[in-house]
Amino acid sequence: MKYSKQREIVLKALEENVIHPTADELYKLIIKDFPNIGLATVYRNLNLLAEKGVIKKIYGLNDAAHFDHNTHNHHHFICTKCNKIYDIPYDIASDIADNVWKKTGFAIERTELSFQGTCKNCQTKN
Amino acid sequence: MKYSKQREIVLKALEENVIHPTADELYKLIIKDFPNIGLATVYRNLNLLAEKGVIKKIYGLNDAAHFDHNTHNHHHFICTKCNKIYDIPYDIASDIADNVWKKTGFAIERTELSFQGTCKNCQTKN
DNA sequence: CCTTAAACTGATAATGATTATCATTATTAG
DNA sequence: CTAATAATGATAATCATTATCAGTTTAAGG
Repeated sequence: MKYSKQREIVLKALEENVIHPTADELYKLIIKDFPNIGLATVYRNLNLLAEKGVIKKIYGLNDAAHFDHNTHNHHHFICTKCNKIYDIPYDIASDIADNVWKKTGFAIERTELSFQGTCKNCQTKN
Repeated sequence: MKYSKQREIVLKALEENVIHPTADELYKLIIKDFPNIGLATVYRNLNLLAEKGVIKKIYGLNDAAHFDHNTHNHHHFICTKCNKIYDIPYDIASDIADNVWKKTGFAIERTELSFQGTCKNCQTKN
């Protein structure tokens, strides 16, 4: 991975953001200061940085992927109306829905807990 | 919601499937027996049935949405290589990653726990 | 058993997010 | 300074999904 000015810009823009922007949202913010950056570059660098573990890609609803500069263990609450993503502290995960309601006031309509990795089939195949 | 032959076909096809098919995968299975069904009809009915709680829509990776006829509380393991979705029993959720590894042999690379619903902003706006 | 409104269908166009392509430019090790 | 490699910006291509719309099916009331 070689240094690039654009990657630095993308990372900094994400770090300055409290919300969890999509690639396109971040692009629209960045072009205000750097009108020459390309949309594909923003996508490329966000995915690259997520691959390297510098940032985190959030797979929420199936519309657009969101990105998070906070790589520490924590959960997310996704509003099904406005699509905003809120942070949920990690230690809340024990009595899931009830606890979230009591501690945050978020009315949970759906809880998605999914694990991703390499299954046994694919582990042996490689 | 009115009865429709096509919806019955879609539901039955999903119920007969152990895998967690995408709309397109299910469509390709169904047209073998019912060549006249439309792709949009499969999408429509899967989303409608998921809305009504008859089946469950799985938001995993950000490619295509998967569907599950099992609406009981359980989790999923998504293989990042073959994209297959496996069931994980519900009572496993306490000591998340470690327990899954010990009980199933799945090597977890990413755990996604996300809650969806209506946030406070949107609750008051409506 | 009719009639009619509402729901549903299949075909296809449109949309929206993301990736692929490719000629050009920037970075970096020696 | 130079060559090899990675990165860029513009844009075309892809892929999943939704919107549209004219025609068909369903169901409830007379």
